[in-house]
Amino acid sequence: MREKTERIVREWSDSCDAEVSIAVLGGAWKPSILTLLGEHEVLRFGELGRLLQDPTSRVLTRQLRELEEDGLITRTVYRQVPPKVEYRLSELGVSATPLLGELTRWGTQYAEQQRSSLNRVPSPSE
Amino acid sequence: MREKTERIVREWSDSCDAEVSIAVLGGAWKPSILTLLGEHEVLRFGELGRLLQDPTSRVLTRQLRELEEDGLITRTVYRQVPPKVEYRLSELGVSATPLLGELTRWGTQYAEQQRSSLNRVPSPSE
DNA sequence: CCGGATCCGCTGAGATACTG
DNA sequence: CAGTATCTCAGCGGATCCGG
Repeated sequence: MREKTERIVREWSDSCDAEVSIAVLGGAWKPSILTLLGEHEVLRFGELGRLLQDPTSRVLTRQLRELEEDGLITRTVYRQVPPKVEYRLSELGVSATPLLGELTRWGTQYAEQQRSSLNRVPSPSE
Repeated sequence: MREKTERIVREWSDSCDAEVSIAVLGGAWKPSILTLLGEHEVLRFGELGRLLQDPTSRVLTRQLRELEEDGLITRTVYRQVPPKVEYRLSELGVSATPLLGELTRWGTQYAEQQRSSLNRVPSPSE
């Protein structure tokens, strides 16, 4: 578990475990990574990079390491030349897929509603 | 809508609306604020501060303003001395409560699992 | 191919002090 | 009571370059 995650897990023993979820799932590319791994079962580092439209490898590596530390994904290294590394969801990662679905659903609905209200004439009071 | 939220809503038109949800719900105290407002219907600034165990008023104000800008809560000001300001969930805020419930549920489960695995003897490989 | 090392700007959270 | 005004400080995301 990452130090950041651990800190949050310890401090918020009650009352706001939602912050735990956000600490683990929040972060650049993380929801996308988990969603893609849920769809493809297994992906290599380069495949993930392409599917995500090329984050810098530095950043992608960090996110993958954090997800691994937090126990959501597994990393399999094949010691060969050229190297080959596979990522897939762990059991814990699989357990998060329904939640990711809910996050996506609500986010989509929110975005649509906000977009449509942008097109309406602002009320006189604002 | 906050500029940050708007940026995310525009950029991720497809494929990762989960980031939208996290952008809106993530942030210090926000899940707690929304949960409390869901339970109490209406709360004043000071009441919120006490229930949250005293974040600095600077921080609490910022979070409330952001939630308001993103359309999740409403702010009612009574022009009187001493001042009185009430916060409650908007319709959009109410629509997020099931999601918050899911976040809390998964977070709780995750925290418990991680805590119990901390107590187990680490495997020889680590 | 899959990274590690280094540097860097920005935002978010908090401490502290003050106010209509 | 319900904030605002300043300041600080850490950490994240990203760019760039290097390496087994």
